[in-house]
Amino acid sequence: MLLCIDPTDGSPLYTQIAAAVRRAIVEGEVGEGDRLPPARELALALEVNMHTVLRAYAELRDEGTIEMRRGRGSVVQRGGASRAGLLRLVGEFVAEGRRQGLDRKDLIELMEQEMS
Amino acid sequence: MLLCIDPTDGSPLYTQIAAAVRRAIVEGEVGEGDRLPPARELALALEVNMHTVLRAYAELRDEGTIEMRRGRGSVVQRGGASRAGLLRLVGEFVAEGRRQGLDRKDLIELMEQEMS
DNA sequence: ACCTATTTGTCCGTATGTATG
DNA sequence: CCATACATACGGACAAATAGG
Repeated sequence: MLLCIDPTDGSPLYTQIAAAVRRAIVEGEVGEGDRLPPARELALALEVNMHTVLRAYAELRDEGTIEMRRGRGSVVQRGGASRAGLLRLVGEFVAEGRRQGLDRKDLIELMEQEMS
Repeated sequence: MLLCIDPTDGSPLYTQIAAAVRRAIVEGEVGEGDRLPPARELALALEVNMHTVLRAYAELRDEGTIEMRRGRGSVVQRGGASRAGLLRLVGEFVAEGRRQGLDRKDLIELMEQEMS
């Protein structure tokens, strides 16, 4: 699993890490049931603190993409790839909308229109 | 401008054409202010009916991406690239959500959560 | 079945920058 | 301008799960 993050990017490190892991899951670099690298190990490779990686993992756990158990590691949930894919898309959409100065109401309206 | 459509794809041809044009605008193959190919010409190249192309163009006009004027052709609006980019993202998000069996409420909730 | 060492996430706090009043 | 609050990132100690002897 090859992850790229950019410390000068503006967005928080843990957000970038979560997004990078989502991408890796979507692309199939790690399959459902597979273990993610331990937080300490990934932190070492990315040159960030373990807790920063852990926070990214926690985000993925809260959204249902992975499961975390101490001593056992973090594994991709069943259906995690689909979930990660969807989360990635909504993230890109909202980010681009924000960049263009649209607010919540505008984005919801766009979506409603797209669904009709 | 190079467009690819697939008659066996399931989604309507005019939707595919609109998406392909959006992509071309986003990638910069046609810039803001540039003219799109006349509907007749594009229809010939894609081997579809002229009205199918026109329906795609109308969709782009309704969403504010292009402007259509009789006799003058269809030109990409100022800000059309941004708009097309956003529309493409929301389209992908909604399509993937649908594919996973989520309904309107689920998608809005996902979006709200992403924005908080 | 027992003990121990290792692995790995969890919980405590701290520092720093950034927005808010 | 100052104080306060909040978010981000870091550090150390802790506890559950696992593996080996």
